[in-house]
Amino acid sequence: MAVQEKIVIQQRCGDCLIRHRAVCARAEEDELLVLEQIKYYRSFTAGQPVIWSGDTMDYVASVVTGVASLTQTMEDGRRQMVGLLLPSDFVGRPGRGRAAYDVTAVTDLVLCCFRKKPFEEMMAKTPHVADRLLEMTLDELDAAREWMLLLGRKSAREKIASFLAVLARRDAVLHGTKDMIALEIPLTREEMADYLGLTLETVSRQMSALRRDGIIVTRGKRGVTIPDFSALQEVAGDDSDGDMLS
Amino acid sequence: MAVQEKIVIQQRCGDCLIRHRAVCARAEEDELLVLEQIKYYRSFTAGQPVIWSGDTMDYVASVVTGVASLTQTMEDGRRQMVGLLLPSDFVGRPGRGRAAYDVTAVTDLVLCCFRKKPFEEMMAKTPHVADRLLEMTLDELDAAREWMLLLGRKSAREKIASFLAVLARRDAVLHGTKDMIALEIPLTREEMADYLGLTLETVSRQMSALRRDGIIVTRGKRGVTIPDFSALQEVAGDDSDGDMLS
DNA sequence: CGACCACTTTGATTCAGATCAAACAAAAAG
DNA sequence: CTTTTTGTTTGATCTGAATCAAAGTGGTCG
Repeated sequence: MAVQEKIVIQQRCGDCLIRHRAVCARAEEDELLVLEQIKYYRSFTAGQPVIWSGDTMDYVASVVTGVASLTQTMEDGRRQMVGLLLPSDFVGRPGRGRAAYDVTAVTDLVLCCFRKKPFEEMMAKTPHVADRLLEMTLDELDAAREWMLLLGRKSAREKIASFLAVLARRDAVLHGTKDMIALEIPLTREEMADYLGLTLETVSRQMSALRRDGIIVTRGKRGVTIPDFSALQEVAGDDSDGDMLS
Repeated sequence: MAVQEKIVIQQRCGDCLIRHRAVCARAEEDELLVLEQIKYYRSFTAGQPVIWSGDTMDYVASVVTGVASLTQTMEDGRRQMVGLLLPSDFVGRPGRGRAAYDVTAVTDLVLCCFRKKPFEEMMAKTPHVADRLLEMTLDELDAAREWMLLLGRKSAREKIASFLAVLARRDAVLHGTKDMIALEIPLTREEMADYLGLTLETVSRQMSALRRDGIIVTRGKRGVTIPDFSALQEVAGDDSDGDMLS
């Protein structure tokens, strides 16, 4: 199957779905005009590589739709996913010419790419983009550290429950209600294993165990319903009160 | 033994040891004058807590001398260190009122603290501090992701070797030479275990095994000499060529 | 100097998750 | 409609690190 990458043109940043969450969230009208000049869309089909670690990268980007993964690979093939990129998340690092990780389209994916040079010039001239990027990077750092606790100290069962809780929390923001959350896992069992520091067999077994215990209900391979979110949190070993740090 | 915290006064940022690496690295003379107005030093003795997760924090800080740890703790007591803070590293998050992690003085420690409110005002007014903070945060994020690979996929032996290689690389920068690196581990076996996602017994066993295999030579509990750095890297499972990403 | 305390090492055993292996399910290809 | 292919589940066994337990080391303080 020939995997075809498409270049899509879109002009109006003002109507963009991720306008208020992405790196451009705080850009003024005149800054948006500059961004519109230097941006272009790229689409990828599920499974397609976006870039390999070490490749030169002459753009940075925002995820518009779909999910991408950041993965590190050791010489002998062991893999660890170090980030899941969702709509509005940022790809690449200003001031660096090469990719530090493998980036892969996990689902069909659309990126809003900015040519690196002019993007960096804009960052130097006005603070709004750099400010937002700092905020997003600090959030990513917190997420990475939460994941370090998961990888270093949680059991397989807790890891799976934590992962599902993260997905559920995100979907709850989108759908409002807190009970009877239904979601679609965007990853295969193998990708979940790479994210959670497990093998795919262990992931499968623990999913089955959570189903047996009534913590989750499954529909097909990817559909999951959570009848009681607090029960899931309990299994995840999370600090019960998921209070916001302001 | 009464643990005494001292407040030390120092005025001249220009002479500061970490002047060129810390968050103030790119501050202009006039910005330094502002920082001098809002800063104060605090000293901690080894083992003393700096702040607990959830506590209100009305300052941010740079590590001047010594080593501090960032640690996450689960209700049942499982602990994961999520960062080691060395001189010039930054503590706290602008725009957030509460600490997200336990911060502890691992060795005797001196912090250069900035009152949060005026620090944030300075960040809003001039770009140099915010720019440097973004750069440092991106570096921290890369380090966190390297650690995710270690925690998720490396064996106990590889974890220990990787940890020693990180320490050695840092000391090599300070001491120049690349062979016959001698270093002092700033952590106890238990703290190493918390950092590496292991138990203290496993840390001890693997240290003994590396000594038996001639990869390291130990002096007392904390002294380590590395006769052949590339052999250590081999054991660490690191990508052989530790090339810099520019 | 000797007792105590904090930390480290080593040994014996257990167990959670990895590995090896085989079916099973559903979608895509022929 | 059958055959592949790709992903998933389940079973049997193995193993690396955790756990439980006991000495060993060295520094500090009375």
